[in-house]
Amino acid sequence: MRIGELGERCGVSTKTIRYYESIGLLASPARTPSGYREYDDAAVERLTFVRDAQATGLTLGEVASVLELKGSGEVACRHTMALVEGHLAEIDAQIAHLIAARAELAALADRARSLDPASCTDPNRCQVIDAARFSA
Amino acid sequence: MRIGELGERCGVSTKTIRYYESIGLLASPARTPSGYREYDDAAVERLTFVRDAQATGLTLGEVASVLELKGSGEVACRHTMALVEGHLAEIDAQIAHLIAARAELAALADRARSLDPASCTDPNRCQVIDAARFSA
DNA sequence: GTGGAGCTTCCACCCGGCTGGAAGGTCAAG
DNA sequence: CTTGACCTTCCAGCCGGGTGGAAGCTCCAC
Repeated sequence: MRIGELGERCGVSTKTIRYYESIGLLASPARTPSGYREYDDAAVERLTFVRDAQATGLTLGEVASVLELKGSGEVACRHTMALVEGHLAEIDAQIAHLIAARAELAALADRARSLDPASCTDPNRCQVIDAARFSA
Repeated sequence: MRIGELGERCGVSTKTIRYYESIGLLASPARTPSGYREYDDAAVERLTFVRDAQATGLTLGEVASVLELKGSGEVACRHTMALVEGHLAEIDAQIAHLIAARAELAALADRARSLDPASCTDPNRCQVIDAARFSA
C-alpha cells in the first residue's frame, strides 16, 4: 500500500509518517519505480505499535529505543517495562507537584478574594500576586 | 543600577531580562550615554512581580496582559483573579488526566509483569505494549 | 488529453521560555 | 596601557511532535 492508505489505516497523517521515517522511527520502505513509498502489512503493525507505545506515555525517542532493541534481536520487554515504570514514577512526581501547586494557588485565590480591588493601584504590582509573596 | 545588578537582585539572568524586554514584558529602560541600560527601583519591583506571577503559574503572556491592564490605569485584580482561577481549573484537569493515565499505565504494568519475556519475539511489536491494546 | 487526487522533496515554522555564543564597546583598577 | 568584568547587538538553537506550504511528479478515470 502507499503512504496515504497506511496513514488512514493507522489514523496518522502522511506528514507524520514521513516525519517518523526522518527521525529513524520507521525504516525507509521500498519504493515503486516512480518513487512512491510502498508499505506492507508489517508497516501497519509497526506504526500501530508506535502509536500504542506513544499512547502509554513513551516519548518517540523511547519508542525508538524499544524498536532498536527488538531490531537487534534482543528481548525488549524488560527494557519496555523499565521505561513504563520510569513513566509511572514521573507521573507520580508530576501529580504530587501539581497538587502542591494547586494548594498554593487555591490559598492565593482565597486570600485574594478578601482584598478590596479599589485599593490595588500600584502600576508595577497587583495585590493578587502580592498575596502570593507571603505564602511561598 | 545596570542590568547585572537588577538581575542579581531579582535572581534573573541578564539574558532573561533582555528577553523580557524584547517580548514587551518589561519597558525599555533609560540608557547611559554609552548605551548601558539603566534601571531604577521600580524596575526591581516590576521584575519581581513578573517572577512572582510566573511562579503562580501564569504564562509570560498572561503576566503581560495583567501589566498591560495595570498600565492602562485599570484595576487588574479581577483580571488576575480570573487568570488564577482559570489556572486552577487547568491544574485540576491536568491532575485528573494524569491520574487516569497513571491508572492505565499501572494496569498495563501489572498485566505485563505476568508475561513471559521469552515469548516476546515479534520484531515489530512488544508484548508489554500489546497489553495496552486490550485495555483502552 | 486533461483534471484532480495523491505522491515526492525541501524548507520553514509553531508552542514557551529561555540560553549560548560571536563580535565588539566601556569602564575602573592596577 | 592593559586586563578583565561588564555591557551592547544579533543570530541561532534547544526541547517534542509535529504542521504548512511550494514546486513539481504520477497515476487513473473520464
